[in-house]
This record gives sequence, C-alpha cells and structure tokens, in this order.
Amino acid sequence: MMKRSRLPAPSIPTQIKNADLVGRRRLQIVDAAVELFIANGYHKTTTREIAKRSGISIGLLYEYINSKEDILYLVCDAIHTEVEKGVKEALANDSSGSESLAAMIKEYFMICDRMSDHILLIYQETRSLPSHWQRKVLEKEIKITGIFKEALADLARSGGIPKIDSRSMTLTAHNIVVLGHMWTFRRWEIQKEFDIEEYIRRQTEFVIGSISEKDSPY
Amino acid sequence: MMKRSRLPAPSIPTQIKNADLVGRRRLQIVDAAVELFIANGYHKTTTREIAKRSGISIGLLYEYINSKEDILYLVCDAIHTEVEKGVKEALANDSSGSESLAAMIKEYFMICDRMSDHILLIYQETRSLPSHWQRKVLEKEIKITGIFKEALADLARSGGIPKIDSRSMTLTAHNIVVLGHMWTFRRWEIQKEFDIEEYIRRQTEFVIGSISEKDSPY
DNA sequence: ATTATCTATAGATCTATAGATAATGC
DNA sequence: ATTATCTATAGATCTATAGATAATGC
Repeated sequence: MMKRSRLPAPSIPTQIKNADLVGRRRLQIVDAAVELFIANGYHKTTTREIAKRSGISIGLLYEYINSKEDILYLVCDAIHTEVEKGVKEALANDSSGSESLAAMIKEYFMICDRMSDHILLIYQETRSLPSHWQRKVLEKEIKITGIFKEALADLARSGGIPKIDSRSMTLTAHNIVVLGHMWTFRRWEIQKEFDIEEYIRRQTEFVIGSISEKDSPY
Repeated sequence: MMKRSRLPAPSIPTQIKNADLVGRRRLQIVDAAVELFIANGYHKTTTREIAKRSGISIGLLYEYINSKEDILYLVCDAIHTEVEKGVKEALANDSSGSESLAAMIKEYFMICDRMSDHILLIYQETRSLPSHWQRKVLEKEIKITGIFKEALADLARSGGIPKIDSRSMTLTAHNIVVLGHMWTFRRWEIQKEFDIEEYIRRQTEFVIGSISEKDSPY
C-alpha cells in the first residue's frame, strides 16, 4: 500500500464536480488497480475487478476516468511520483564527497528494493499506454535521472568526486538509475546470489570506480 | 562445429504430422508475429492478423499452435536464440586480455543495437506468458549471462583481466548484459545524446574500470 | 485413406454507457 | 435542483473450434 501526498493530479477529465472527491476516489481506484495489476497484469485485470476492489460500482468508476488506459496512466504516474519523492528526500541529507554519492546510491537502491513490483510494472506496461501518456511517463523517468545528474554535477563542483565531463555525468546518472532497476527486473536471479546490502556495496564500487578510473588507457 | 538449422523446437504439440512442415509454418508464423508484436504489441495483435500476415487461415494457424500464448513463447524463444547465437559467435573470435573483453562487449552491444525492438519486446511481454514458459525464458536469459561469466573466468585465469572473485564475475556479467539492454530500453533518451560507438566506448570503460579498480590483493 | 487446409461461427468476454435512483445542499 | 451513485446491458471484439473441402501418397 502506497502512501501519498496531494499531487498535481494529471488532468484527466471527469464528470464529477467536487475536486476533493475526485482526489479521494482516484486514490482508491489507483490503490486497487496497483494491487491487481501487480498480481495479474494490466490486460488480465478487468475494469469490473478494479471497481469492485475500489468499493464502487462499474458505472461510478467511469465517472472518474474515461477509459481503462486512464487508470494505467494514473497508476504509472503515482508510482513515479513516489520514486521521485524518495530520491529527492535522499538528496536532502546532503553531505559531500564520494561518501555522499555512496549514500545517495544506497538510499535509491533501497527505494528500488521496496518498490520492486511497482518498478517492474512500469517496465512492462508503459507500452500499453496511448503515446501521449507514454511520453509523459518517459519525461518523468528523465526527470528522475536528471536529479542524479544534478547531484553528480554538484559533487564535481565541490570536489567530492573527480571532475568529469558532462556526458560522463549523464551516462553515470543513467547507469545508477538502471542498476537500481536491475535489482528488480533481474531479481529472479540476482536476489538468489546477493542480498541487498552486498548488491549495494558492489554496485557502488562499480559506479564510483568507473568515475575515478578516468585516465585508463582504453 | 556450428550447425544451426535444427533448433530444438520448443515442444509445443501440433495436429500436423509432417515435422518439416511444422518447422516451416512456425517460422512463417513467428516472423509475422514478431513484426506485428513490435508494431502493435502482443495484446493489440489478434490471432487473425497473425494468420493473415503468415499467409494462412485462422483455422490452420490453430493446427500449429494451441493458443495465442504459444505464439508469444515461440517469438521470445526465437529472439533469445538469435541473441545467444550472436554472443557465442562473438566469443569464438578469441584473443585474450582486456582487449578481448572490450571486443566481446562491443560485439554484444552491436547485437543489442541491431535487435533493439526484439529485446524491448521480451522486456515488455514476458509477463504475459504462462508461468512455465516464463521460467523457460528466464532460464535462457541466465544462460546468456552465463556465457559472459565464463568468458570473464577464462580471462581471469589467463591473466587477461585481474583476478576477481566469482561473485564479482557474476555481477559483472549481469552488468554487461543489462547495459546492453539499456541501450535499447532507454533509447528514447540515450540515443539522443550518444551514438552507438561512443556508448560502447564509455560503457566499456565503466566495466573494465570497475574490474581493475578492485583493491589489489597484495 | 490420410493429412492439410479453409470457411463460418459459437461462445465467452469485457469495455463503456444509458437510464434509473439515492444523496446533498439551497 | 444538482450531484453522485447504481443496475443492467448494448455493442464490439477476439479466441478457438466444428465441420466441410482440397491435396497428397499408397
């Protein structure tokens, strides 16, 4: 069950006038849908099931959204928003130096661990969205990567990590994000051999090692 | 030593007696399905469309497979088999040393580039398979990762790369595989900033840097 | 005689909406 | 009077199969 704050609800038209009610009902809907999508996948979940688990009728459900795809978008957006929130909080504890980079990676990987199912869901179902929302989801993914890039830039400026060019920072940011995801989408194999602590330790070495190894002959 | 025509066809029952015919027809079916799945996704593609593009009737289609999910499995298996073949070939050109590791990574990443759409498909649709086939697909993914792990072990023995523990090799193998995939599933962003050559160069640095950056045991 | 193929459709959903009813606020 | 909610179902698919026909080999 996800916890949440009041979000700039993605503008999906609704027949319902009471904005506050819209917020609460959509929350119910998203929570129900997340559980069902994780358990059975988007396509195998029916709108009736979502209505039922939300505790509302199928007719009412369609007063709050216009299509099943709307629900999927609300779900993806809620998940991303929570990941983003976590990453920003991790960043707020700012110290400096590569120790701080390690701490950031650690917090982020812990978020990935906690949200495994949700991250997997995004990988699997983004494709099922209409393209305009697909774009929105990707933008949010870029935004999260951007947070890491910014943090790397700050560290480079403050001398916390070696100075590296902007493209290296971009790629390093992507690598961090994806190695976190990898913990979730390869869990069937990786989690058989490593626990989260060891995974974090080794991947942190990998990332930090690659930054400071800059003068390597290759 | 490398024969390839006879793929151990995944054992999916068929009403058709002529085994050779089964092979050819299923090839048609898979080819048609791959195109349609890539273009429109698995769920939005109908069995009728697959039949039509395969050049056979819907009735005949169902003589060669038992369900739509069968087709998805055949598709995933065909894709994996091609990736595996490519990786094995890349390995066949064996020299030694970290130069050889770089060469392997390069060949593998080029395969990922060429097969972007297909790799993406596997990420998105494996979930839609019944669990016994999901397992088969994951096993093949492990097998491919294992090829890299073996190669790393060989290099460590021959002194081509520093001696690292077995767990490091496992994780490095996963990292290589996933960084190749990343080129495909983040292409909307990464391919805007990097071309494949630069991507390969930088990620190779990452991987090799991370290996040699290990604290030396002396 | 057997195997491969096609046409036509049963059967089973599932999304989305129309129309009726209940709750709310002035 | 207006807004929120429910029930019942239209309408639109789509998978999978039954039954009929064509091709093949002995």
